[in-house]
Amino acid sequence: MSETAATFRIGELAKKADKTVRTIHFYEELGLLKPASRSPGGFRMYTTQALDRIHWIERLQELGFSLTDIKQFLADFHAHDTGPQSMEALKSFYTEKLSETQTAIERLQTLASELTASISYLQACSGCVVSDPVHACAQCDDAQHSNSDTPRMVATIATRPS
Amino acid sequence: MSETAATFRIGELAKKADKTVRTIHFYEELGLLKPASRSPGGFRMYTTQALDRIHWIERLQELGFSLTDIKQFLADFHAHDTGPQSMEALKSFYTEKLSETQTAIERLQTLASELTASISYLQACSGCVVSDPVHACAQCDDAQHSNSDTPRMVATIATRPS
DNA sequence: CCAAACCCTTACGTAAACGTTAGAGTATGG
DNA sequence: CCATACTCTAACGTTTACGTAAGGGTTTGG
Repeated sequence: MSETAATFRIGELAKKADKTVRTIHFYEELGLLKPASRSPGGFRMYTTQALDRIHWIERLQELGFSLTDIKQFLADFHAHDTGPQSMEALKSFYTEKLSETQTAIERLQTLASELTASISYLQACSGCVVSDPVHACAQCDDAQHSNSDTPRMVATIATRPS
Repeated sequence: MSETAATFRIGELAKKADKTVRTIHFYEELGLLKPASRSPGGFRMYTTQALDRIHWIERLQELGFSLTDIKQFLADFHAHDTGPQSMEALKSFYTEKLSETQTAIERLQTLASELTASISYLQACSGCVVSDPVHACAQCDDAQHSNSDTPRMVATIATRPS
């Protein structure tokens, strides 16, 4: 039932994974990925599992893990000697990141709304034809900027010199 | 109406901004922040505007800007000679980041739901008392893992060796 | 058998955002 | 006036995630 897995060399793996050869070497240096075997001549040979592993690493990186974090986790994972224990490790690893991810999302949402507010405030500046030549828009007539007060992200930068 | 602004030295600014002195020096090297003046002896003197500036920088960093991005923006901002033009620059700067931020949020949300799925899948592993000692949980009876298929983020790692 | 095209290991280089001395001057309470 | 605490400039160190040679072997098409 199990096909003799096709193996390929690092260049092909790199292409499939859209990484450089150097990156794959580097992952191996960190202990994140090992070739399934070596060719007689010493070439690294991989199966599609390596590809999965790389995708997994990518995901974790997107979640904000450093490669060293990942290395650390793999060590922990293999330190246990029963499947359930390892799975428990994986679960708590993910659980922690999940909460971090959620607070990251909230933070970004806050920032996004600050940006939105700033942008709509600045919208009024387009029509703000001040004769005063240099950097004067921060003091546009309040009439133009009907909305109450200047968003922090605008006020700060508009503040005179650096 | 305008009080003669109180000034303070770099150590105090650092404390107020919760940054190190070195960081503030560094921002100055990059042209992101200049002291309002110097003491007779050569000490940098700041006003609260510097504090605002630092907070602004912090926000932009949280949005994923590099300090060099910020430096670049400040250059652009001051390159224009009318207020409205500068404000326009600020607006497009923010507008671009807003869309990046929104896609970042979506990406994180996707990842978060993958994590959630993985975690709930792994939940079942706790009760998965396999006698096979090492790393066996990936092959738990499907009975235990009632949900359809294994989340990618579990399947990959559970896959035999590294 | 030969030349491309790949791959190997070793090792130094890079960018970002500061950290960390080092040696010397400045500010301030007593 | 003096001891401390701060600050100055200059410059090298640090971490992360690779990039970029250098000087070789290895595979493979012809």
